[in-house]
Amino acid sequence: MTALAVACVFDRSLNLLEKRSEISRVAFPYVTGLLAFREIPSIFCVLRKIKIEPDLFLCDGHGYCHPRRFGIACHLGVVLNKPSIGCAKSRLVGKYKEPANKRGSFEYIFDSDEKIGACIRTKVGSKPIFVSVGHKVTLNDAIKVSLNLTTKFRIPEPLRIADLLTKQLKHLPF
DNA sequence: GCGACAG
DNA sequence: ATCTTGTCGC
Repeated sequence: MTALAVACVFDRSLNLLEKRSEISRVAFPYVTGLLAFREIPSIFCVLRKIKIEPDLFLCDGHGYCHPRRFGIACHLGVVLNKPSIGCAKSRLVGKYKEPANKRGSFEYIFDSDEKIGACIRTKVGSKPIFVSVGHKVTLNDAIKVSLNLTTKFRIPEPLRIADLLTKQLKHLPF
């Protein structure tokens, strides 16, 4: 099986500085809670093509908000020894109150009594996103960064653009 | 035993 | 994640 991975580099004003893609082989199956085993290899293949050195990585998937407290965003951050944030589109674990239907409102996510992440309303009328610590960043900073990187859509621009590029490249000859 | 379950 | 019909809102 093969996979198409995309990585985009943006500056703090959301200007796209660099975009890369790479096709690689995938061996591990998708197993809930073990997403990193399946996707980290492909992510590395595309990241090694990036020329600009990012100071923060936004990852599509959970970070600390994980059954073992070590989602793919933590995994990526630790291996790169760089700050990282987990940003998922749906819940994996934990309980939370539905955030108010206002952009920027959020509620923390708890597992037992431990605060493991935040459920954030990035857009009025849309489902919230799930943000958590990846590596070398606090939860509150992760929340601020996620909101700063979100403009007119539910998903933070870096992840949204990268995902769009993924779909465009797939439907092309090559 | 039953339901839940990132991408 | 992927597939797929219908629907809602700008």
